[in-house]
Amino acid sequence: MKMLPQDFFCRSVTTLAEELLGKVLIYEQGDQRKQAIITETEAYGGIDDAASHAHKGKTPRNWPMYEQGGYSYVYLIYGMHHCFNISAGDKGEGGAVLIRAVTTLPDEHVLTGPGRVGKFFGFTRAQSGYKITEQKSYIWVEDWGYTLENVQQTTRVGITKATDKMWRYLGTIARR
DNA sequence: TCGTCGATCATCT
DNA sequence: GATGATCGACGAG
Repeated sequence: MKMLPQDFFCRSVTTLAEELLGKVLIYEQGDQRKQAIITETEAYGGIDDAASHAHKGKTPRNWPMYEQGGYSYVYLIYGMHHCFNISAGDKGEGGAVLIRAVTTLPDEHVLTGPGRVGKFFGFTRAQSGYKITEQKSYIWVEDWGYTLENVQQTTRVGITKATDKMWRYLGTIARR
């Protein structure tokens, strides 16, 4: 059980999206600890990805996407859903991985959809811009040895632009 | 069972 | 002033 290091996140968004499957996302808030296995992700690129928030350049909202890998990026969508992302690549690239589905631990409750994931963890914009690779962080990712089977790569969901990119990754938990 | 639509607000034009 | 990386309710079939 170990916190994933900076290097893990400083790779291309597509590689990171695939590598995050089966990893455990942990959030500690006061005496509450929430953790879940990541089972579905989507990659969002930089300027050249029309579906990405980073498409129109760096703004006060999306700056974490332009940081080096390992920063949290949380935003509010449709006025009611908080979506959690982790930045990828090197500083200035502009890219992040959206967590679309998780399986909570230890009760193994399945949560599908970024809105429900954000709701479970209680994420808000206050959790955006966090460096999740530091020891003092309240949000981080660990490798507990879970692997996913039947991993599929499909087109992204819920977007209206660049719908042809096969940048969505999902699978089912195989073993620990 | 499936498709359509309303909710609701931060961000960008 | 329009819109969106969504979800859940509701009505039709």
